[in-house]
Amino acid sequence: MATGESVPDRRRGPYAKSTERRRTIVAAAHAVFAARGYRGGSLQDVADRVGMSQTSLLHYFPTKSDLLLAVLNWRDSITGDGTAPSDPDEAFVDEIIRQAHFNESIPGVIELYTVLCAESVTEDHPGRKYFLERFATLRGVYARSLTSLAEQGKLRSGVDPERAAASLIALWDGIQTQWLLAPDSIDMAAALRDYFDLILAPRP
Amino acid sequence: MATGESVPDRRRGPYAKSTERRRTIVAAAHAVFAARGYRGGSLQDVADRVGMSQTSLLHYFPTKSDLLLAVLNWRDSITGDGTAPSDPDEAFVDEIIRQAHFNESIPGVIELYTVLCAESVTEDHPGRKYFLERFATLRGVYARSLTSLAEQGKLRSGVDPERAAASLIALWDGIQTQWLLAPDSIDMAAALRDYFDLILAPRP
DNA sequence: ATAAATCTCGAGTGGACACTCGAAATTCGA
DNA sequence: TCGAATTTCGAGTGTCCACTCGAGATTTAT
Repeated sequence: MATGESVPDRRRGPYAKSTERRRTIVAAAHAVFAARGYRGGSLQDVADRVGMSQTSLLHYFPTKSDLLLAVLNWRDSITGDGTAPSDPDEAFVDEIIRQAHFNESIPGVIELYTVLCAESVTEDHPGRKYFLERFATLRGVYARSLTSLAEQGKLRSGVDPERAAASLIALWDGIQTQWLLAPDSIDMAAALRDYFDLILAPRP
Repeated sequence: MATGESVPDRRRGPYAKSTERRRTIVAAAHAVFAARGYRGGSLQDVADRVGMSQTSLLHYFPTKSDLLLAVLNWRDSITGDGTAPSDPDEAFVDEIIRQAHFNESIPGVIELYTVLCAESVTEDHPGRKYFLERFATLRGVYARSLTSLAEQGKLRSGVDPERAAASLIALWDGIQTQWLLAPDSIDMAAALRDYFDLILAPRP
């Protein structure tokens, strides 16, 4: 057999403006998927928004689901949720409230998250694995922070950190949906503050 | 002008098996929309499931969005949420826990609700009005029940009925999403029970 | 400079989509 | 029974979809 490293591998890698181009594509895809969902949004929509042909788009992201995964990973890098372990324990609460306030300034990102998350539970959805893992790790991170608070006696007695972690995420996600439909009636940060007032030990 | 009631209006109304036929169509559409969403599901999918031609389906529901609205109204009639004012005030809590338990037996209905609710926030979605109204009335119904509990001194002091109503719905919706993705890790009824334990006045 | 690699895109492919049309089959009131 | 109304459906309309192909334009290492 003459198979060997006879091919010198003359690959040159992406050209200079390539990474920037990918960024604008992901940004456009983000908007399209937020406005129409993954199934409802089309590659043509994305290409039109970037101002390039649909064929060129496919040069950067060979399939639609590749593009979706790029958008989801990009979302992670913005919100960075579940990543920062919130160094001082007390700051856990403040950090979540701060993030909730910040979220009000980026409705598009919230819409993307809400729409794709629910869509991901449907048949053969390429985003399912992402959301499955996100929920699992986020529950773990929050549970650890709540356990830490409990050890300091700062959690109300009877509150289970694991279940409270899931409930906290659920409350947050759910209130985002209501906020998207009726932003003037819903105060996301207040809902989270209320919840922390309930699960934290009362000031003596 | 010779326009008058010269047309005797010989309409005969739907035939005998027509209403039953509509029921099976709505049931099939329910399954399709749950599994693939509104945009992702097709009329052909629904017709195949019923065993009729797509054209015949359109005889009963002239447009896809007509079919969606029929499915949403049918869902209301099953779960009947927001309708029963839960006559005795105390039963409010028990009724929600009971409903949460019952929901575990109808994952398809939960999936439908979760998927369509989030999808409804997207552009030009025919279900948006339905969910907008649902949230508004449900918040009202829950807030009234919680206010009633507060007047009996059964609500923990400091809990605002309006905000707690929105949070309760948010928690419920959010925990359903997590449950759909990881049914073995999530206990929906427990999450709601936990929340009521927090907002109800502690037993003295 | 030049050649190979990357980037771009026009032109398609095959299929799915919601919806229309006209006509046959069926039901039912009289 | 008979005729009109309802129900069924095959065939088609125009549109959009993700994705392919091949070739020209541009960039970059040498």
